[in-house]
Amino acid sequence: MDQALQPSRGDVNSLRRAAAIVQVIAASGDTGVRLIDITQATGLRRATVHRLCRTLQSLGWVRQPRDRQRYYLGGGLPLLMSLLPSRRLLAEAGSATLDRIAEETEDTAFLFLHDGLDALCVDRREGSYPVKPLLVDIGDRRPLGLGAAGLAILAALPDEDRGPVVDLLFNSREECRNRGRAKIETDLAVARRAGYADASAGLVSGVAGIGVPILGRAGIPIGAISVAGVESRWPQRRRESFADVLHREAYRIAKRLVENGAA
Amino acid sequence: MDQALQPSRGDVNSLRRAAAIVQVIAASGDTGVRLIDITQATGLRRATVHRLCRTLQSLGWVRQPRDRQRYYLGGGLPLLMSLLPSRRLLAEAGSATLDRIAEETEDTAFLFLHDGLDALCVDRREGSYPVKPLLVDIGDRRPLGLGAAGLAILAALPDEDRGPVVDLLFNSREECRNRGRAKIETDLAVARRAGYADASAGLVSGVAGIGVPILGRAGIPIGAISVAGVESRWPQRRRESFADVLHREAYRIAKRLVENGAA
DNA sequence: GATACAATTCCGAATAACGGAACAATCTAT
DNA sequence: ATAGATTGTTCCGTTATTCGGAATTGTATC
Repeated sequence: MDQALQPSRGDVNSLRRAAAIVQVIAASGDTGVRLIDITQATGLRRATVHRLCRTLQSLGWVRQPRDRQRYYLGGGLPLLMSLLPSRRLLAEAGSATLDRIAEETEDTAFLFLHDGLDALCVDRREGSYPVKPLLVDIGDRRPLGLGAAGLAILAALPDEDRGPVVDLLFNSREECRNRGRAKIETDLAVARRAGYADASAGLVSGVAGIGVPILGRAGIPIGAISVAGVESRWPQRRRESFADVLHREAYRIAKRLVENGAA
Repeated sequence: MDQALQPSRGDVNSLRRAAAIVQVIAASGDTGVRLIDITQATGLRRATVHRLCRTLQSLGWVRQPRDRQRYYLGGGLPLLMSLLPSRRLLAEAGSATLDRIAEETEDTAFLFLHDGLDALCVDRREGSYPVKPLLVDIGDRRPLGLGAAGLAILAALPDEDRGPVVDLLFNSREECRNRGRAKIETDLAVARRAGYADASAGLVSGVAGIGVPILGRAGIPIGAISVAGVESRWPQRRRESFADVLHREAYRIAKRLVENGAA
């Protein structure tokens, strides 16, 4: 909240303030905030907050139900996000990808969507090898930073975003706290260096998994693909060759997204 | 774009302009826009757009990769959305709900998440009746306005948001155009009046389905539950009693969200 | 029903955003 | 490869715009 309020030379300050307000409202989640709460959280004057809120409301970014005088996040923001075609196209484009991965690796391939602080599993394909680690079902969501896909996504976030996201994760996800911040930070560093995430250590013992992010044009990860198998079958050399397969497929998906996405 | 630019008395104009810019950038999807494209789309002067973009960038709302000079939507916006706990909690809270619905109705129950212009199926429970219409798998996404859940969500949107969303749907979803705008508008009106969505007409013939929205505290739908069965088993009276069941369960979920959501 | 607290509206003052113009960096066409 | 055109960025004086104190209306609390 403070960060957005440091008046910076050459910047549009009313915009910084508005952003700070939206931040506070968003942080309240489904509870909503009163105007006075916003003034306290931001340090802005009452009239200022009110004026900005009115504008934000007319833009659909915040919402104030007629009866109750609390502010909530409005529908305009999700609507904005929905303009990005990637999320829908990813599932389509990913299907053939999973087929190929499962075929080549003989292990189980997963397609995840980046959804807030989670990686949401939207598709899965089982390989031919009889021992199948099916820890994640379609529809399940795992916190970013745990598991190969979540790690890949988190590691691929722009540097300036990753910090805040990690903070949020540790504030709101017990699973992450349990694993420990230091471990996750190391995993991230390793993943960034290697270009793929290796979650073989942290998961259920005996199960190995690697993942790579799928990047949109802006360079921001919109999802990830991963493959999981029995650890004993996965020497280092094999992991690296699998990582190559995943990279190749991630690139193919990204290319398809760009082609179809151009409206 | 124009709408956000009409200078309205008592409103913070720089904010309207910033919103217009974000709108344009978001609309470009994964393609990104150049600064001059923004000036054309908004009618703002070059310097103005540049200054606002710089601020938006420092807020993380838009992003400009160092090499390419195009603007994309930044990570700060999704990050903001992720502060809303509802999406994650919904899946948890919904599981027991689906059990009860499948049990009571003997038919198949679905849990959908509101995701942009789609309803995303995240859980499903089959009832005891041997003929099961399994048109939707977990992980599938259906456009809002088609199917019981999507209709329920669309109908539950605040009045001011529904119009724009419907417009977007018809711009970007062939399935919606195929069904025809008039039909969907009627479905919506009926759903709003009845308090639940009845998709028995539009789907595969012989299959009936109804759905109700799950509302967050702000009154905005964050998902929906629905139940589908064989049409011949579903006389009007039965549908209404099922709608009651769904309403009861939707309320239970909403209550749980509120309880757990208070951070 | 009365009191305190919060939300909203008003309006004069001054700040902060605007935009024309000059400059720098890119792209395009020959 | 070079020149010309288009686009992106910075500067700075002007003035329209936002700001915020104070008064008013509305809403919770006792």
